[in-house]
Amino acid sequence: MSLRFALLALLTVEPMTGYDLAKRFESSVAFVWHAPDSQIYPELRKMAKEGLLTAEEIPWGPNGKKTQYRITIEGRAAFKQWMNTPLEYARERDPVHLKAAYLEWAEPSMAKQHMQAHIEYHRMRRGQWADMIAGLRDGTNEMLSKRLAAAAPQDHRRILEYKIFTYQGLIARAETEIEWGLRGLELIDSLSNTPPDDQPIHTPSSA
Amino acid sequence: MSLRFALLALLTVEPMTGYDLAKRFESSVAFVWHAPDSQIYPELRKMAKEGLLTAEEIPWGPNGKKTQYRITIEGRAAFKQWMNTPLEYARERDPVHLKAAYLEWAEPSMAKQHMQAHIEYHRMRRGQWADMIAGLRDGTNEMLSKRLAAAAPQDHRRILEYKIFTYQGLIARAETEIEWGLRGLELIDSLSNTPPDDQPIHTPSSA
DNA sequence: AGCCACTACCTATGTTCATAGTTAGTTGTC
DNA sequence: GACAACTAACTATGAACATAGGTAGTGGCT
Repeated sequence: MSLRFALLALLTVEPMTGYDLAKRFESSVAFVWHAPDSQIYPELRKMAKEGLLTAEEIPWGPNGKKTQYRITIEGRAAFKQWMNTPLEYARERDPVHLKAAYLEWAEPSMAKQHMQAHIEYHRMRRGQWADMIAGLRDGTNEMLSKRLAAAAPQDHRRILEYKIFTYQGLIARAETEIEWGLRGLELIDSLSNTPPDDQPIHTPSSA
Repeated sequence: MSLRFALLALLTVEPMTGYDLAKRFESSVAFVWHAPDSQIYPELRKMAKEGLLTAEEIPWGPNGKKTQYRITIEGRAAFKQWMNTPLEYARERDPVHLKAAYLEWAEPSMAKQHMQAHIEYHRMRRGQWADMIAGLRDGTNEMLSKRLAAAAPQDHRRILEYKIFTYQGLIARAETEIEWGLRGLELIDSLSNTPPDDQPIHTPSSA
């Protein structure tokens, strides 16, 4: 249900083709939202039929053409309305923590590998998001520049700050995951290094 | 794909009916994994056909009967194998941060409501998970007691510690979200209280 | 005896999403 | 002019999941 609003969000900047949008969902916006083109094209047609977008065939080279989608006033209204609607939180479904809960079933070396992969994954994301913030701050981010150019000056600060705030939240989340992963590595070591015999249960007095 | 392993994880404790499993996915385990019964029953039949489980019809009252599923050796092997396989991380799809990035489109009062809801949601979860840890620690948790009773004594510590570790990670995550939400509230206030006129863009020197 | 909450199980429908293709035109280059 | 890389768009299939129903038996209470 959120895909269409992610599309609307991008189309508030400028009209785009399905291909343009798909590319953004693969690269720049990919670390916040992802969607394959096979989902995007049908959704755009549906949204055009509902009046949220207008589709315009524009020429492309001598024989080709492409469809550019432009957000309508109704589209903007729908986006605004979604922005003013509280979202219901999806039920939990978390493979990482499901696995972590039963780590006693994995080989200690494999358990450590899980944690290592978790740490690396979130370090990578933290880096990506830090780059995003840098791009927002130094004016390198194209989408932001275009968005600001089309917005009233008194809104510029809001627009920038909320985007930075979003990525800061994602960085904070990644850092929590990294710390948890590091604690996991220590735990696995402490549980496999010590001989199991003299490990009393539920008695924190020894150690 | 993970549903069957969540089911196997629960069935390593004791044989259960589909109804039992569905109940657990609605209550005790619900804050880590959720699945509706309409998904569970077909999956159990599929798993039985694949040899991961055996289905046993047991009487229930004078005329009734119920199907109890028991994990097989192959089922245990499959679970162990999954536990020793690195999991691939799903592509990002995060409605909360999608919304946060475009908060300039929402009324300030609504933006604050979003953040408030986020904070409350994660406070609730933090509480639930803290209760889970308490239950694990004081022996109140039935599933854990049964699991320990069926396990070798030298494994008891691992089994307990990994479960606590998992919930600690979820608590840490919730706390990060709460902090982010609180910072969001402050940000919204600071952006709507100050007059927009004397708010220069990209010049951190004034302030 | 009637009623209700619960246990147990099943089915149908629609959406979202991943995966993996296909077709066709464009642009640049060797 | 052959080729590759890219742009543009579409289709098919199946898994996962949400939602919303239905049927039937049980146990307990009044």
